[in-house]
Amino acid sequence: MPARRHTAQQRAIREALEHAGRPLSMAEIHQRAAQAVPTLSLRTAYRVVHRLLDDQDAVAVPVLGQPDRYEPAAVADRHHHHFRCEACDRVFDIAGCPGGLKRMLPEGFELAGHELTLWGRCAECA
Amino acid sequence: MPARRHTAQQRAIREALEHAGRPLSMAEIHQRAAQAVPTLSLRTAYRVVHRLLDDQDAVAVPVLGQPDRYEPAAVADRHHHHFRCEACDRVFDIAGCPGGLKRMLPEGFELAGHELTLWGRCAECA
DNA sequence: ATGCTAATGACAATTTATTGTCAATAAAGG
DNA sequence: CCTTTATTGACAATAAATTGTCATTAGCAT
Repeated sequence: MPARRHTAQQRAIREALEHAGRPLSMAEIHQRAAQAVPTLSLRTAYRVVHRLLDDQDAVAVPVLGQPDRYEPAAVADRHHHHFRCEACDRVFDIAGCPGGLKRMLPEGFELAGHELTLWGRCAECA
Repeated sequence: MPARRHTAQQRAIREALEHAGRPLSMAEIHQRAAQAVPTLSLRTAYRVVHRLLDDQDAVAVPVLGQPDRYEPAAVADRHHHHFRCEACDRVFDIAGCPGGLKRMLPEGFELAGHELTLWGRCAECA
């Protein structure tokens, strides 16, 4: 396995994710990290985020009808859900989780996970 | 507005949707309807499904990280959620709905809708 | 400082889903 | 049966996200 080298690009992307407070799209990650490293290419954003995913330092947040967003693993480890604002298209983390999901399933179905997305307007856009 | 003409293709697609009992992808719709009308093209499946959507005879069922599936409006009118089998990738309708979602939101957020997807293994694959 | 090579950036290429185009076909009214 | 034109199928074209390639840059061990 090749030796790892730390770069300004990698740090900028990790910090963009950590400071966001909400899941970011690849484009958002690129934009934000590019403020610290203006030469940062979108190609590198893809590469670094993928390495973060491989290393379990970040997780993908699927969004209905859109490409995945990403958030730090530390955030994802605290089970939560998401709210997407229809006006500004931002996705927010929402604490809490409805219970009793297993009871919704027909006989014989095995529940491995679930995803709940709420949508509407965020406080800022409402 | 141009006069409508009924065709075997249209009927095959409508019946495929109605007899499926679960949301179908565009490819699934095409495959199934093509059993009744072997010359049916995927292009026509897109056209007919879009007309069904325009006419509110069908609705799109968004799926995380995948293109929409479709189901008859009559089914969608009864509020429900979906279960995706990780083994066979089929999506099933699930009756019931967790309540109290509005209480999960921060102050000022307006809830317009929600989507809940459960996943795991269906009875057949488990 | 020097050398090795991991990491990057530019840009082409791919992938997957969907849509545009247009000649050929066929539904429905006269 | 004929005519009109909505509908279809073949195929090209697009759109958007992601990935491949490769010459250049720059970490870091020596």
